[in-house]
Parts: sequence; structure tokens; C-alpha cells
Amino acid sequence: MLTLHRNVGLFGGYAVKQPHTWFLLYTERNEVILVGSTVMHYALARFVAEVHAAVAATGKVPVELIETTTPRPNIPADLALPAFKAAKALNVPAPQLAAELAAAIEPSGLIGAVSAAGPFLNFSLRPDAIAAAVISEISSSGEAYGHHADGAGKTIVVDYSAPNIAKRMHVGHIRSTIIGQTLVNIFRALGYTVVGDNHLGDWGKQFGVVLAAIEREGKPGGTGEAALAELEAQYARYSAAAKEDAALDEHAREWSLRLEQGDAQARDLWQWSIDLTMSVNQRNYDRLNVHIDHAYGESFYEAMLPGVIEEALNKGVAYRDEGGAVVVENLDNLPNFLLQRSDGGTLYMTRDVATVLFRLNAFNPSQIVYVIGEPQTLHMRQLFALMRAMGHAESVGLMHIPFGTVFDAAGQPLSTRRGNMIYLESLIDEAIQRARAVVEQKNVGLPEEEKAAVAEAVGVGAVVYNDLYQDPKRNITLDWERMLATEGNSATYLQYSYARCRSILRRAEEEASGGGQNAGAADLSRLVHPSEQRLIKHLARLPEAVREAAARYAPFVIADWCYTTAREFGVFFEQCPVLKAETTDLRAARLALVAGTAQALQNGLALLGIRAPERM
RNA sequence: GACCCCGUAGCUCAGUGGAUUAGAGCGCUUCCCUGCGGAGGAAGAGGUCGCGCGUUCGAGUCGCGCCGGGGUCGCCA
Repeated sequence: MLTLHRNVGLFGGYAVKQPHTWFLLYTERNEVILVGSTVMHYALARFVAEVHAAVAATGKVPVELIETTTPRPNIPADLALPAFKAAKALNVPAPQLAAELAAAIEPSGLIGAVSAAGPFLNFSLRPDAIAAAVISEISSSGEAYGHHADGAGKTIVVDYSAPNIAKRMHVGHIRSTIIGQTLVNIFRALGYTVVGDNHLGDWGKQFGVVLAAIEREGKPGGTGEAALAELEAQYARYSAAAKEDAALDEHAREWSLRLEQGDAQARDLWQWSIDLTMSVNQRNYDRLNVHIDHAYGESFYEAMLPGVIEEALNKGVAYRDEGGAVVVENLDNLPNFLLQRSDGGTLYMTRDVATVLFRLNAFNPSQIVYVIGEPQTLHMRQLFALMRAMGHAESVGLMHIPFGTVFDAAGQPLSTRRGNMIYLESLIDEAIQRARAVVEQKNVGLPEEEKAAVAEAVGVGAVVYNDLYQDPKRNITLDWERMLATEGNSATYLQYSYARCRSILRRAEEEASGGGQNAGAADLSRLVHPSEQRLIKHLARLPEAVREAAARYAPFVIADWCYTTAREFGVFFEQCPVLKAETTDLRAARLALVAGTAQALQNGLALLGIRAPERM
């Protein structure tokens, strides 16, 4: 059954709920974004809904013209209604309409001051009401604060990381891995079923070289990354030699063929190199808090490839040219591309088509999200166009989330050939090592084990944050100074802010258990100091930040929120004593605010895959 | 030649259905420890939003054209 607030009913803009447990929420574009049942509506969304209802109740503005916006930070209001459009439709001056509305609306619920500022109608939150609402929301939701049920019943496949087998992961993979995992975390927070798939580069022409090189030089000895590095070196030596010696090139081709035909020796060596690579990669994944559900890899799709080519030919989206190659041309004005080489071999594109088909069949996703570098934008557009042309994209959104290239301090792209490549394992090692030096200096008293844990959290956090704090499609420079900064907009600053919160809460607990006076009852309505209010209002924005981050496939929205949280907490910390607050009930209220800040910040950091130590 | 991304303070970046006085961090100049963690807080200097037209009452934001940087364009992935 569906119950709506009787004074409001259904209308464009935000419909309202109040104490009811069922409601509809419309966006300003008239899309139903939430049909609530037991899902609690976050405070800020309630506030917006209340404002729309209040404006509608005046009868002065047609509901379809009620539009609100979040004002810029320098405007002393929490929600604004620019009256331009409505005033034009009603043929009255905008300032006059704003003034009339201001006079007709009384504070109630979460709505505090209402005032006209020229053509804008500004609304402020009622300080005591918002404080109580937000803090109790965080407290009751805990780790789920900021999460939604928007994606319930829907599945998203995220394709990320995609290391090459028989090679070490390098900084080029780190962006896909970290951005991809964060998107997975964000989609899960929105209630989607998320399937992460590591599309391993374990097939193709170059794998014949790997096998031929192993045959020539023998399996690399040693273990872990050293063995993998040696395998990589063998590959490089063989490739170089094959350029001079056509017989070696031909021999590699033979190995490639043996592998494809299921030759036992080829398969064994192939599997061995996969196992070696994945065991080395796993250490990096563990340290980065990355957990990928599947790793089907390109080889998995081998059996589907003839069918893909046949289907494309049958559907008339591709043709076989004189040389025998299967060509797709004239698709959405994109450049031509191939599904099969003239020698009969398949291509990256062929396997990508098969991969989409498999995922549609296996997971029935509403979206497939590819976290792949910007240089592959054209390839992705071609793939998506082809899937549409073949009639396979009707029920699924195919999204490419491109990310920029990593450059070194001299402005050169990192590459193995240039010799300036940085491997993921050593990058993380060095970050932790540098963090360790700071920990030694700042945390003299910590037990050895905790020092190590803090150094790892800080070092890894810095590496992760370096990839998440800005728009992924920008090119980035690997700058140790910037990456390992412990001040300003940095992972360390966020972690430090969390640790300060925990420190206060820990002391409060110690005092309580040490026979100190009982804390007073928390009267949250007393949290009306400007810095308390700013912090509270910001904490209230996490739920919408999560939605925005998902809608824009933009982890930096969460990073931004975390950073602002830390900043607002810093100001509060300076201006409002907690443990030595003037009264016990204010002290209790501030402790509740600190606890809420810690919880919300921890939730935000968790989305980014950044650990938050209790002490550091 | 065509197409894609980027261009906002000295440096690194936010600013996304156009709308009230363009915001941070780093760096620079000052200031705040008898006070819950100084990996902190406050203040200041610093901006023709690459350039030019256009749309609009109103453009960093939308359109077109340039300039600069990065990238891609059928038998690699």
C-alpha cells in the first residue's frame, strides 16, 4: 500500500513524506528516484521536500515551476529558490515574487529562516533540528550511513585492473585497479549487486613469445616478484632476438598455436605463469584493499569467438574482405576495425564482444562499466557501437570510464622501453617505507606492531588517494612530494582527523570507566555554534555525495567530501572544547557529534579503500 | 587530415541541468601551544577562468571558430 502525505499528494518537484513510512520522491526532472518503504529518508532530502511542500502550499507558484538549488558557500542559506523562471511565467518581477513567498512561509520542521535576497528565496535549516536529525541518523545507521537502496535488484559489472599475465603490474595498472575498486564500493553502497571482473591479459599473439622464451631459457627460478621480473626479462630478450631471427618469430607463433589447440605442455606452462602472476599480484591487491570477484581473462572467451564472427557476418554489420579479414565499417561514422585478421587470428575486439555476450548472459546487468585508460576511448566506442548494431545493447548501459596517463616528474610517460617504469609493488613498498619514517618520528610510544600497521595504512592511503582526489580523466604526474604529503588535501590529513576524533572518544570512555562523573544526557539541540553547524550540515551531505559520485562515476566526489569533513572538524576542534565543554549535557552532545564525525568519515574513507587507524 | 580529452591563482586541482561576491591545498608573508593530538587552526598577498565571436536580462559553465598540451585512427592489447 502506498500512503502519501495528505496535504501534499503527488506533484512534480519533490513530493513529500513526513512521518509515513511510504513515500515517493521525485527529482526536479520528474523522475521517481525513490519509492520508499522501510528506507529512511536522509535529513537533507527531507529538508528539500519540506521546502517544496511549503512553497507549494502558498499557492503562489505552480508546482512545476518550483525549482531549488544549493546556494554557493558564501550565501548564508542552505537552499535557494531562484525565482526567475516562475516570475517570468507569472509576469511579476522576480524580487517581488521572492518577497511575497518569504512572507508567506513560516519556519517548521527542518525549515528555519526564510528570506528573500533580491530574486532569490533563501531557506536555512533550523539549527537545533538539523543537529538532532543528522547525528541520530548517523548513530542509527552506523556503517551504512550514506548508503542507499537505489540499486536494489539491479546488477552492475565492473571491468577493472586487467593486469597482463607474465608481467609485473606497474603504475599503468594502478589507476584502473584503484578507481575501479572505488566505483565497486560506491555502487555497492547504493544497493547494487556488483560483479567485479578482472579481465586478465592472458591470451593473444604475445603469449606465444612467453612460452617460447620459457622453453629457450627455462622456467625462472626463485619466487614472487623476482621470478616474475625474470619472466618479463626473458620475454624481452626473446622479442629482441626474434626481430633479428625470423625462425624465432616463427617458433613463437608455433607455441601460440599449440596453446590455442590445447597442447598439454603449452597449457601447463601457461597455467604456471598465470598462477605465478596472480600470486604476486594478490599481495598488491591485499595491500590496496582490492577484492575482485572474478578473473575470467581473455582466454576464457576463446570458444565463443567463431560464433561472434559468424553472428557479425550474418547480421550484416561486418564483411570478409578480399584478403580474408573480417571488417566492420561505417559504424556511427567511426573508423573501420577488424574482428578477424586475414591469417584467421582473432583480436582484442573479438574477445571484447564475446565478453559482453558472456556477461549479459551470466549476470543480466543493467550496466557494464569499463575502467580503462583514455587512449582506448576509440576502441570502446567501436565496441559499444558494434554491440548496439548487433542488437545486444538494448537492456544494458555500456560505460567507459577513461583515465589519464601517468607521467614522470620530467613529463615523460612511464614506459618499460623508456626505462622509467615504476612497478606497483615497489611503489607501495617505498610509500610505506617513507610513511614509516614519519611514524617513527611522530609516534615514538606506539608498539612496534602498531607502528607497522600505521605506516602501511598511511603509505597505502597516500598511493590510493593520489589516484582518487581528482577527476580520473586527467593525466597525472607521479610526484612523490605531492603523493606523500601529510598536510592539506591528503590521505594522511584525513586519517589524522579520524584519529583525533577517536582520541577524544577514547579519553571520554577512560574517564567514564575510571569512575568519573556520568556524562549528562546528550542534548543535541544545543549544537548551534557556527562551527558545529557547519560540520553537521556537511556530515548531512554524505548521502548525496555517494549518489553524485555514482552518477558521475567520480570517486573524487567522495574524496572531496572526506577532505571537507576533515577541514570542518579541524575548525570545530579549535573552537569548541569537547571534554571540557561548559556543561555536561553540551559535552555529551559534542561527544555525539565527534562520534558521528568519526563514523561518517570512516564510511567515506572505506568507500575509497583507505584504512583509518585509531591512533597515528 | 579526422576524431577524443585537457586548459581556472606561481604549482596541483574543485567549481555538472547558466543565476547571489569564482573556491581549496601546496608554496610565500604574518599570527595562535599553562587548552581534547601542531600530521592542527587563523589572517594576508596572489585570478584578463587559454583567445575571439555568439546565445541570454545574466556565461568559468551553453554554441561556433581559433591557439596550446596530451591521445587515438583495420590486421597489438
